[in-house]
Amino acid sequence: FPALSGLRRSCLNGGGGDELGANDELISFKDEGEQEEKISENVSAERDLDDVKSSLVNESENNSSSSDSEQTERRPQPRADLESYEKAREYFTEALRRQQDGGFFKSPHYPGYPFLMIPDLGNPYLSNGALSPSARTYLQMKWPLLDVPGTAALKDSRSPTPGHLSNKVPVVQHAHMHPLTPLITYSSEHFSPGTPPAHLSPEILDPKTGIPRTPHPSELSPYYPLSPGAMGQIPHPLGWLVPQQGQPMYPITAGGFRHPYPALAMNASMSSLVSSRFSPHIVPHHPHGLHQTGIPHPAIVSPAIKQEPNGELSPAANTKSPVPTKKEEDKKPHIKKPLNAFMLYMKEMRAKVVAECTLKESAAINQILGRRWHSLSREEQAKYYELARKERQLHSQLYPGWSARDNYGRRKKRKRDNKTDSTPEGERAWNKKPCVQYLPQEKMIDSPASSHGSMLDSPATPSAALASPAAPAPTHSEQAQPLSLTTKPDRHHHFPLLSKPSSSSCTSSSSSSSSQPTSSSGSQSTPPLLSRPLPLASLHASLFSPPSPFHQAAFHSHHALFQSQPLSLVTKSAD
DNA sequence: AGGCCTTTGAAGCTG
DNA sequence: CAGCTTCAAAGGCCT
Repeated sequence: FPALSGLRRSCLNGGGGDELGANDELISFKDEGEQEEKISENVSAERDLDDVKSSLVNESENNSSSSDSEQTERRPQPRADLESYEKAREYFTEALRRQQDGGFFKSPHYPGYPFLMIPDLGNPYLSNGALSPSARTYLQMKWPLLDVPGTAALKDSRSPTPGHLSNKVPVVQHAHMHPLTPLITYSSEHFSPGTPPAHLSPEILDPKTGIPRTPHPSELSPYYPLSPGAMGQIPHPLGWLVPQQGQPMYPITAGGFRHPYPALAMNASMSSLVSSRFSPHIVPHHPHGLHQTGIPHPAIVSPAIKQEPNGELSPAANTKSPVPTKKEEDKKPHIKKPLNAFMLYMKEMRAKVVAECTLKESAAINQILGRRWHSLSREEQAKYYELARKERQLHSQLYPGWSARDNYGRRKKRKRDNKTDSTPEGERAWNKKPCVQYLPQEKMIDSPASSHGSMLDSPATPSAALASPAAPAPTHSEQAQPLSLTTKPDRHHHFPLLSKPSSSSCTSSSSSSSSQPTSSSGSQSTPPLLSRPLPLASLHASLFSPPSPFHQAAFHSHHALFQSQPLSLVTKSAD
């Protein structure tokens, strides 16, 4: 998996390279027969990373990023994606800086990334590390005209990996857009839920000719089909989101796919982009879960995949599909729930974590993500809460009649129902893995990030009040942790950073963690640092370092947070 | 092939 | 209203 390897390489580079034994790691993982080349590029990327770091440190404006971006553009494309990944981070940082300086979008355009401004500025839609399909969905939704593959993609469209995608996204981000802008832009102010897109059109415009055509099945990736490289560069007109430019996003996405900018033509993938996660109004109109274009909507899961176990429909569902027959039920589109803040965060960060550690299991990754989530500063979390809030808003607008209940029972009966059992499911699960002694130990330890709400509490009040009025301000702080403890005994939210080990690294993490009696009451401001910071820990810190200085707390916590993962890396490498 | 696992949060359900 | 359940994403693992 070249791409994966690349990501790993990227991560390793991000960690600081030699000092972290990156090369060793790299070599140990490499098997594509292009090690030298990679190493060579490694150096280059390393330099880029240095730039990133320096940019983090140096608040002053510099053109290095620009030049770098240009450099990136000129470099051989095969690895451009990976490099761009770092670039994205760099620009991300840059953008953040600007934002913090109050001139978020004042900065001049970047030559290398004409439209790039905030690749992953806490924007769930912009997965800097990698853009998951779902993430792309968001992007698609937020930026209908966005051609995910972007410039680099055109040259390297073969790589479907998240890492590949990640750097494409930023390219289309408008320089003047706030990370939340997309959502904000789509607020009801500009969007008339009840306004049926009069321009609805079943056909898809050929990207090149602009001529309506029938989407080819191959283009109709069930989820977030990528533009097949040939998509070409789409001049992203500034202000395309601006209502006066013609059409607000939703109407555009409202299944019509007829874009105000025909010249920008959309192919199937583009349509998908436009369609976004939440296909507007198509529910009532397209009970089959397909757009008029026949494109399965990301937010609408084919009933063939998901269907009522017993074929029953909820009342709400019935409202959408009046008198649904068995067949219709099967075809009934599955409108997914809007993502919550954490889900948004996960989407954005998953790729990073995956690239960072050897673990690939989502369960393990999610554990890390969960811990990281807790380690986020209130500001960071607030952004996601805000996004989630907007997301729900959007969803409700798109699917006025939709209810979460509609999706109830769609899944097979879940196993983890009875946690009150003497042997909680969670424990049962853990028993699968040889992680003995872990839980007891870690339970005696407190984590800096968890802080019993110190960290979490903060996002609750201030963040919510700050960025997300509708955010679970009251609940987040006091419920997230405590509630989890009470209602989820088998979980360890109480010790986010030291919680359950991820499959392969539990033992090591356990020992290392235990030596780190972090004070629970430790405020988010100064979580205890690891007494014995591991090189790889710093690697993580480097890779996952928060985009802004004020995330120092989270930054530090990351050291501890990822201690387990690095170890797993080491172990694997040693083997 | 499809469910499980794992995370947090939102929403629905239940008593 | 409190507490519990379900689902959202993801992908390796397991049956």
